[in-house]
Amino acid sequence: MKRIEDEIQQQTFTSIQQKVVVNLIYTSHWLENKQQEFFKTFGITGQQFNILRILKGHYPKSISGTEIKSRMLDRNSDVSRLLDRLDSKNLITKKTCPNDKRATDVFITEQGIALLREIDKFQKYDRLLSLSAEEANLLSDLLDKSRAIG
Amino acid sequence: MKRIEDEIQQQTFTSIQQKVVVNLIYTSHWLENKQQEFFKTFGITGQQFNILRILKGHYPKSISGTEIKSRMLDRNSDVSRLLDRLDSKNLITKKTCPNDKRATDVFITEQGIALLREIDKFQKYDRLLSLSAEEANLLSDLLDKSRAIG
DNA sequence: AAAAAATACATGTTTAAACATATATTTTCA
DNA sequence: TGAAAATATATGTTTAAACATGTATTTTTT
Repeated sequence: MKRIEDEIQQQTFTSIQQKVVVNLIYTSHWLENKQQEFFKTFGITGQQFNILRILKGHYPKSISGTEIKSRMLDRNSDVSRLLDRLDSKNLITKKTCPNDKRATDVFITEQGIALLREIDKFQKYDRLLSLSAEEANLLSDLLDKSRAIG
Repeated sequence: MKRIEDEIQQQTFTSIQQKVVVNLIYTSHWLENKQQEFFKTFGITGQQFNILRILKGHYPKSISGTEIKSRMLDRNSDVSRLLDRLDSKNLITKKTCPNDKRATDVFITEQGIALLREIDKFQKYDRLLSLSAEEANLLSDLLDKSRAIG
């Protein structure tokens, strides 16, 4: 196991809290790079997968752009243009919401569902991080706690 | 405290391991957005700060671009052009390494050191995450463990 | 020593993120 | 009701990340 000190070749930190900030960002990038590499073989990006996953959770019903944004892992996402890219790949469809003409109803297509199914066959979220169920639970709790207040 | 299920409005996951992947990426983006907002008031980005921090650790000695890259939190960084941007802000200087003319010796300037000192005055890494020292240690250990194998 | 391989970095191009602003529609409220 | 505010999304522009390729130099190999 390679500790963060060795990964970035920095042996001291001004505080353990600083160290954990660095470690959290480093580990997330490491994880996202692994994911990105995987998704690339399916012609999509991590952000695009994120949206498809959200849409699948509502399938076959639609969901608006704003609702998608509020569920994204990165809240700064440019949802409009991400949806355009998914649309041009025929993985989603959009239509103006009849009840509120400002809003857009977004649906995942059969093709989108099929892609997710294909991805699920290969993706093993269970093996992306080398943690037991207990450790994963503990880590998730600590992450929740990290965001409290601030 | 808002748990990840509520943050992204998804109540179930296919496994605790999937949940922790989502939580890790979400929390890191949340943290990076907070950092970015802070650094913006000093006219630099998080990546640029990362490089300055690395250079400060070697001050007043130089370090090569390759060495910087190997210490970055995001290994995919475009170090060449990040250094260009820091150079144009006079926060670093570069010169060709005399022993190896392919390489570049990169130094942080007095101005760069001054900026870091200014940032340190305001930055409270200790308060970015709401964790005790014990919890921070535990979290850091779990993150190290998460990356094992790979 | 010369050719091949590796290394360090720069640069061109495509794609996406970041930020601000615009437009259309709906809601609020004076 | 009608003006002001809020909402949902689209779009223009700047900046940075992603990916591939190029160039000079050094190291390795034969």
